[in-house]
Amino acid sequence: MRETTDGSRWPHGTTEKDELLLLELPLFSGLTTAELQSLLADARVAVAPAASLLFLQGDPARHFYVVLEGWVKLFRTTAEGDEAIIAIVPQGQSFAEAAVFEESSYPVSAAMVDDSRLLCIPAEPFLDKVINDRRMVMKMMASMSRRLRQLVNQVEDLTLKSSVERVAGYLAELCAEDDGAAIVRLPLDKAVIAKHLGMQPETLSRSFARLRGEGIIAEGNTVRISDVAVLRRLGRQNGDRRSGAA
Amino acid sequence: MRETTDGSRWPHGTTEKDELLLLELPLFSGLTTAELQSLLADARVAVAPAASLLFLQGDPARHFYVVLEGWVKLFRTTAEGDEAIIAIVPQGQSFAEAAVFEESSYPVSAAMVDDSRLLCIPAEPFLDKVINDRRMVMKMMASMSRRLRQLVNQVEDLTLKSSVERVAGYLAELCAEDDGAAIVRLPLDKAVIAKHLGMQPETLSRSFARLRGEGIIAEGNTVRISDVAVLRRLGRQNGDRRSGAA
DNA sequence: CGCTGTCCTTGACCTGCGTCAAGTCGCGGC
DNA sequence: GCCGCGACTTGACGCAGGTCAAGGACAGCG
Repeated sequence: MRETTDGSRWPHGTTEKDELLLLELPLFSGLTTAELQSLLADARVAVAPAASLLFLQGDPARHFYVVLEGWVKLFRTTAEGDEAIIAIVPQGQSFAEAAVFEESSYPVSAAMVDDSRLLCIPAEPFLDKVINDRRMVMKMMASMSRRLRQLVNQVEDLTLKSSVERVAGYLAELCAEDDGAAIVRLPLDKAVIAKHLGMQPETLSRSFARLRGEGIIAEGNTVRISDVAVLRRLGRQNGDRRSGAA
Repeated sequence: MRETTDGSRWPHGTTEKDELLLLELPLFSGLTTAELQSLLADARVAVAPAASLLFLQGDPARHFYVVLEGWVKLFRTTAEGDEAIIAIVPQGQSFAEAAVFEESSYPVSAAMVDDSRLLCIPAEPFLDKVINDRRMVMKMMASMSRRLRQLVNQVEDLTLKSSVERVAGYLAELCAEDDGAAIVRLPLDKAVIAKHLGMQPETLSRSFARLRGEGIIAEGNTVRISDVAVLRRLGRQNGDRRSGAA
């Protein structure tokens, strides 16, 4: 579709913005344009409407993905239709690398939360190229480590924190500031956020209501916070020692 | 302490049983005795009494470990003293490889559940040796993948299953049989199992009480199960599609 | 303009699980 | 033997959060 200035080989359908995004992806950072292009030689861009399924838990892991635009949720569902959202992947992050590396099947299902564009990278040619490249292998391990820590946090939150505390923690993550006032835009529907935090939409609503007393006011999908420090205190309520890094 | 028959270099304090265990560890399987010995040149055996601390969340990750004997719990605690057990590591498994690889700090604390013996492997020399060895790097990634899946399961269980269902699932894991009668020995104190399943000891007790109606009878730390199939059905109650592999 | 649908909030109710407080049982020490 | 202690169970009670149902706000669309 688009021709790059150096007249070469980005996957069909990528925009200039995509290319910048890819070069800054933790998994790919430090690679030259040429290296990355060769790594992605077999990749292609997929456009997917909101709510469409990407893969199901148990499917053989033949691709991994980078979110170029939109949001993807990784989840499990019960026979009764309840769902546990394991992660919500934002623009500029990759997912399912671990499954691909394992050459096994996806441990979760994946669906679009928004209309999205994904870079879809076939497992085999990618692994063949990567497996002999120390830098790339290290990056894959780093990426898996990050996911591990995320999941550990999630387990801790689910076992030790109340719903209000989890909401506070989530909001705190969303704002860069450490204290003072702030305004945050919720990037997702409240129903999705609720499931992501392991609660029902009604409970999220009530949590927001209770936070109102603390100077945290949600109107639509913008949240005005009179003091971020208060938020962080609430989110740490059940004193996790989570540092910036952990 | 012990001299190996080939007159060589197992870490000080290992027994013959330990050596067999190490050679069969997923992380080390496929290595020759000589290769493994060189890999573990800097390792040493540590003996630790029940309840002793190994490291705290946030400590710099300078070692990783193999459980030679006993059980180790990985956990987080709140300021109020509540604890979330992230994992319980049995004999013959390694832990904290990911933290070591990252050259960062431990994301959880670790303590002995029983009197234990650990193989304690210093990060740096190990990484130096491993990092150029494709096989070893692959094994480390495989090991991290396994942990990832475990944690995903844990998140799912915590959000979707009731306490009785989690207990049933835990018991089901403990018995090898797929159906028919079975007798299981609980390897841990009930208080520890409870925390591991994200509940209070009282709730575990009551869960056992409710399972009694299903032909599952706990007396002390042995559990008699009249039909394992029943157990598995209960554990899957909220229909997770978890296959044997996932 | 009202119709309909989606998203969100609120209320009323119920229940699962945590909490607190007694027990009971078994075990080691003396 | 008796005592004390730690592990476990049981009961009573309260509350957080799930469930069900009824709206309100808002957008798209006739």
